Amino acid sequence: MFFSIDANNGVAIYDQIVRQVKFAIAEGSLRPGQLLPSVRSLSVELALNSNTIARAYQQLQSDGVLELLRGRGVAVCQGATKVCKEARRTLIADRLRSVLTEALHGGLESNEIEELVRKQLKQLSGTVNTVSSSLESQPIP
Amino acid sequence: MFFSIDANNGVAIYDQIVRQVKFAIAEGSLRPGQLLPSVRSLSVELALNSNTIARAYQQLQSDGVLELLRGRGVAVCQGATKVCKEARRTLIADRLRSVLTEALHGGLESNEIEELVRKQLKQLSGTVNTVSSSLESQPIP
Amino acid sequence: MFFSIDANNGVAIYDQIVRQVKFAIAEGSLRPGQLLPSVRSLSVELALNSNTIARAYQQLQSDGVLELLRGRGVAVCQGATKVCKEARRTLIADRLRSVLTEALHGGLESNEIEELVRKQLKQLSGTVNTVSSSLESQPIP
Amino acid sequence: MFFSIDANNGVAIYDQIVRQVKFAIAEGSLRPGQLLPSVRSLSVELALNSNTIARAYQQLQSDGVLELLRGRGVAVCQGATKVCKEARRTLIADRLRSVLTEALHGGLESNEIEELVRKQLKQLSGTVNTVSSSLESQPIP
DNA sequence: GTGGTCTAGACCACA
DNA sequence: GTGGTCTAGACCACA
Repeated sequence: MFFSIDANNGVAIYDQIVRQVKFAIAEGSLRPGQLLPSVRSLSVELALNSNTIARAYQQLQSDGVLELLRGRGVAVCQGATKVCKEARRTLIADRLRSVLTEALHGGLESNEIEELVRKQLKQLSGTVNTVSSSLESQPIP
Repeated sequence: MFFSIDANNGVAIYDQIVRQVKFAIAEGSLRPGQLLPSVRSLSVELALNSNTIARAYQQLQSDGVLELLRGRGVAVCQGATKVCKEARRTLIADRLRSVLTEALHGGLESNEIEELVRKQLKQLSGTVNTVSSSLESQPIP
Repeated sequence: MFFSIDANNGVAIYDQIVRQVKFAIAEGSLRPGQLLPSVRSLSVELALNSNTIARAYQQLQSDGVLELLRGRGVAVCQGATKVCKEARRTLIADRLRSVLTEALHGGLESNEIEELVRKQLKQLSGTVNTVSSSLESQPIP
Repeated sequence: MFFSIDANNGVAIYDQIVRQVKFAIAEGSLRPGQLLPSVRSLSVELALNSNTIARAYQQLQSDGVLELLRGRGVAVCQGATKVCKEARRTLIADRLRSVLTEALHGGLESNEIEELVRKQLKQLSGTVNTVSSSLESQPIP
């Protein structure tokens, strides 16, 4: 499954969905015009309340990334890919900066931190599922 | 000042205090036996409600890092230095893993991420205040 | 085309249709006995789901403005012209009152509001298509 | 009481609150730094669910009009007065344009409409309570 | 006490 | 079927 939600990582669930949708658009696994999974189906798939999904979709609409097709669902806007590519870098950079600041402040050396990053990236690149699944089955309307 | 609190980085404020106390102990800028600032004085210094400070100190006690010296305040436990050195790496590594996972999941390449980390570390090492202050003025009782 | 639907003006689409049919009757561009476009054709013309059109026609029937001619379609009732002339003023006045109330409540002065109305009427009178089209092509049966 | 909510006027309740808060700031009856009524107290006063109030306050935060004072409530931002004065005109003008368009489209003459506006303004100016009440009792923190 | 988030469940307009 | 709004009620962090 495409979304991976962690209820206890300090990021609100609806915001994790917002971020991951933007990432999927940035990656190109969600393309302009494409319909997102319906609020109801995604709420079942992720075992979340549908209000939580609806809130994420609404945020994405007000961010100009999704548009409402009345009665049909919610689709990726034209031009969203570029917007999301830029947003992705900022979203990641902000969280990264926060962790790195804490690490330096906590007395770790830049070398140690870089080493830790390299080690983790190596471990994780094997693990991370870089291909979407549930989204690829969505037809372009 | 030693503590640096960011209300919007996703980590609860009381937890930021918990983490930063552990880091200070790991670094040696807080040593076993040393008294921490009183709940009251720290709440003033950080402009936070004293409940928030008290909650952090309580967490640190239940983590076996601080002990209550009745009538005198709260002090670093014997053996806390070793515990905190180990904890520090884990605390940082866990947050780091969360961000790196999101970045990889979001479609950024390992190269890009490492580059971003290097750039940010360079920027931040100039900024981060690696010397504690308020804590060094605490006498060892 | 006669109908002009705005999905985002706070009035439900089916209600916009109800209102605009009444206006057309009040104006005389739709006369007693005249058949309305079929649900199907109007839904195509307005790019709306036929349920939406059907709901509007049903409302108009229960308002005593349209009547069902079985097998032939839906036609303007006898006496509807007078009814709609009276209804038109009320329908407009009610929406107008709502906006003016909000404006006064919001602290705008009567002068400012009148000025705004004059300016907008001037702009709009050039724009608004006061001639019906799709409806005039309907023969009186 | 300051807020006047109409559940059936086509504008969502949370949006009516958003608009009326902006109007109050534009008018100067809510000033920068001033605390708004708490979510809970306003939900009681207006007999609405607290989520509805919270949603409005959140919208106002993301509009840059209110700011969160953690644990204390939500206050008017510095600079909000100017922003809201501009917003007010646009918010009213948009609704007004929609009604005037409908009126012209419905076959009313500009003269008739202006006359109707004058008559309603006259009626309403007597009625509308231009002085806030519940808000004036809020202390500036 | 304050607001933020989430769940469960209802009703609505629209397709 | 689709999303939007609202209610009732819970738990959390913070003051």
